[in-house]
Amino acid sequence: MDTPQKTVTQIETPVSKLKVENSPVFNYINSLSPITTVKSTSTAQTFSSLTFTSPPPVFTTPHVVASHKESRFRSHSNSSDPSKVGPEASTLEEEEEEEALLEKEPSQNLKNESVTNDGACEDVETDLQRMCDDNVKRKSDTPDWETLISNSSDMLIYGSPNDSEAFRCFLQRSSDSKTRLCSGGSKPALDPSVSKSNEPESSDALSILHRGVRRRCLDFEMPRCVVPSIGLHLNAIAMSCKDNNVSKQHSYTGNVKVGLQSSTTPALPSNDIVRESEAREAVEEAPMSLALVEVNQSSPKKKRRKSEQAGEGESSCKRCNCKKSKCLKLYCECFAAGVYCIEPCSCVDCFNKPIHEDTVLATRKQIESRNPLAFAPKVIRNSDSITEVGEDASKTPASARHKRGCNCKKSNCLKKYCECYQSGVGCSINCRCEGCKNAFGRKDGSSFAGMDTEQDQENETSGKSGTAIPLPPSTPMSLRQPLSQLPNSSNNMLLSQQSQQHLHGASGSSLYNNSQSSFRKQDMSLLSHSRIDTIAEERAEDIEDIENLIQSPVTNINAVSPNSKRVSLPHMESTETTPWRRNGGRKLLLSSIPTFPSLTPHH
DNA sequence: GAGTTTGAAACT
DNA sequence: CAGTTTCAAACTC
Repeated sequence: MDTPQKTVTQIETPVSKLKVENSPVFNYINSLSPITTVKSTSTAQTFSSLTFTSPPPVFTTPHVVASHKESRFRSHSNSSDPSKVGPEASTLEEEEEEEALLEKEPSQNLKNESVTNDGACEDVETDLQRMCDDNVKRKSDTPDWETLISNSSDMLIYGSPNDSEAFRCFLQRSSDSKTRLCSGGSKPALDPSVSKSNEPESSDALSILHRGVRRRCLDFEMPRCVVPSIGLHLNAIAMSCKDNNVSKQHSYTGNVKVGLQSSTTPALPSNDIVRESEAREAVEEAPMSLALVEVNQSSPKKKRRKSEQAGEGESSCKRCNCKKSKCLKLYCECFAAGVYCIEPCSCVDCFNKPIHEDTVLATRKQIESRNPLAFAPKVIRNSDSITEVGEDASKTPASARHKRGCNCKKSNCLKKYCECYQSGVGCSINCRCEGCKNAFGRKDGSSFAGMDTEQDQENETSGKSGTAIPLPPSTPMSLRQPLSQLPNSSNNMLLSQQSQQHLHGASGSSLYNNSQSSFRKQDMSLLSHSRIDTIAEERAEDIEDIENLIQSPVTNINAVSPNSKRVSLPHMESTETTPWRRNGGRKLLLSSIPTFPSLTPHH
């Protein structure tokens, strides 16, 4: 992974060729301002990368707004420098137009998003990534992870009820990462007066800020930094996506925090679960304090149903109802998700609480000793799915697969009993299911064949009373969204555009599932998260091992899937053959990884 | 809301 | 590794 320092080196090399820029003063300024630096870098190169990279299918989705927003930033990035040369100049006019639009659009776009209800998670990822990029490019500014975490509050903005203000706020911060005009923490957008007071007085000023953002989004040929939300914490991100369906205005705050806090930290402390819990409580409390108070007053089932009906699924509002497991086994959804049980849970004799931290951690260790990936996300999503399967991608979450596969006997993988179905992914060769009719993709791969199979599924499922089987998400966008949020029968149709990380991701994903998030580090984290509680010193070794695993030829077994359509390798001939892209396909191998000895902690 | 079904997790 | 039991979620009535 490219460290910020590395980036600095790359960037500054061409800069130093210029006379003026050799001066100490310039260098100093340069070191302070990533904007200036980037501006002077090999823009032509950057541009070529941007220009000739074919837009992913995502642009065809209804969520084009967000994508376009980003692409616009890219465009701006290139043209922000007056000294630009070549093709960049051609975009000047466009830039002017877009800039004008940009000044008006944020709220509008966000409004659209809130209406379509499908892009929120995507946006979070996109923004997250953008911030990651920013973070990388910001190099010496704040090269620590804390910055990224703090930046997460920026993302929250997009889910705030005050989107336009928030957007501006974000821009402000982007333009000046040091002064942090909107350093109001995680809820800058909630207080319009605050952001207004910091807001530039004219749209010109705002425009300048926009430029700041653009500049910092320049180097797209660089491997994008790891997008957080991995492993356990995929859940968090995925949650955020789901929560989004319900109450977008407040769900980001905590959820994103969870995802970032945990996954952006290279080495999680042993008591990470505590933080998760705190974050989670923040997630839970914020909404409740706002509006959802009634949740606490309902029965568990009601709660669950309510949340499901609201489209949350196994969201941050995940509540268990354990009676005998003490919430210390994987039966417990909370425990399995790596979070503490909280008040809304209806568990009995619950030990999955901060006061029993030791017990929880010990149990986790024990479980992990049995299965190192016990707490890893069950569904592995290939973030390359957007581009890798081309047209097929528009029909199914092709690359996402359940890690271990299901073992369904009677449900035909058509009910949420089936983990694959529940996660919104098709069954795979790993599944031992019988009579698989998974609407997201059958074990034999038949459901990916095309129309007739879809019709087939429709016929098969439509006859069943009470169980509305959703067709596989129909847009590529869904590939990027957490499919784990399974379509409830009540809102199946709405799901066609929703869902991510995904996860990818938890996500998971989540988050995680963004096509540009597949940096190897992510894979590493994905794997290593299963042992988050292991000693810190082991971590480095573990990660190394895992990295080796990932690099090992054995990992290519993911390409051996009988269903080549589903588990296709990344397009190596693609113009984007950056490492992070290649790694996208590796995620698929998780299913085989547990058998590798190197995953066991070194004792 | 109670009862049943289901399949993952845990156990032997 | 296979078979069985336990468990809690999903589902049905």
